[in-house]
Amino acid sequence: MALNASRKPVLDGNECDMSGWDMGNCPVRDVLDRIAGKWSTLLLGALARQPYRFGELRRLVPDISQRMLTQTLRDLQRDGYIEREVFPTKPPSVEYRMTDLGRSLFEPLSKVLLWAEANHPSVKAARVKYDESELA
Amino acid sequence: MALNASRKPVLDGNECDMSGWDMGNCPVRDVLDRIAGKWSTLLLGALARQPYRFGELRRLVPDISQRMLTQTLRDLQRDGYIEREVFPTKPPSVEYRMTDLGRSLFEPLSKVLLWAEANHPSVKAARVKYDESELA
DNA sequence: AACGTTGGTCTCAAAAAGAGACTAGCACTA
DNA sequence: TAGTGCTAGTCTCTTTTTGAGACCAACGTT
Repeated sequence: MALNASRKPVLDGNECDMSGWDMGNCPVRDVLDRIAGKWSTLLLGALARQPYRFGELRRLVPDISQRMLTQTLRDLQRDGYIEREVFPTKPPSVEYRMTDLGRSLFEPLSKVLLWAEANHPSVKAARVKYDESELA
Repeated sequence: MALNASRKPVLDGNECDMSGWDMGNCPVRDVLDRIAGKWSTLLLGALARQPYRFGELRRLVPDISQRMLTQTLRDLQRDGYIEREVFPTKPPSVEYRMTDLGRSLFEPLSKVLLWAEANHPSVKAARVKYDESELA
């Protein structure tokens, strides 16, 4: 069992300890599994800017299927991040807007999005390097 | 086309603007689609604490299949967040540890994890409320 | 009368994920 | 010496998730 002893903690401890988390059944997973989807963050990012209607979102995110758009919006609504309002126009229109809870979530989440934007080159470079070494 | 005029921006603008993002093909999606998986954040959270070996990670995250553990670790390695080292022990052992890029990502990401932990009750409450209203 | 627009649902095919058997080489044990 | 377990995976099969696209009803426009 005695492995190599180079097991110094990566974080300082004041950052985010996370020890004592039951990986198998923890609240973090319960929350994160919902917003971890391919489309969730994208839709949250859009609705963080302003409210949008169903069709507008579909045009805004061109390669999402109506099926997944409906489903993701419902999931986000169920978890309380967005709310849905129907307007009795001639063909009824539906508007989605962010809730306070959603805005509260998007505050830290947007930091990750900004990180992704800033560090995209590093990630791409890492991929190239990995693929080259695998090619051998 | 003239929709309801209640379109005030949700964020102040100094927070995270995100306008001008091409939703269809943007670097943010390219990066995020990889770490958005069900297991990625979990493994990053574990490896942020300390290096782990394959079997240790499997025991740490009890309900991940070996198949997905292998695959997720390789994806994280390919994007440069973790690195893999093989030790020539009798049965060869493999250690995974976080890179500087991974630590850099985990800094904002951990904030989201902390948010999830803190706001789990609100999310659960929202779900109950939604399910009750749907039941009607 | 034909067509577009609204926000979806339904069905079927494709992709992804989960479950579990299987591998090889060495150590320990009976 | 044969049996068992450990290592880090891979392979196959089944189930779940996702994607593509047709379809809906009512109204407005052409």
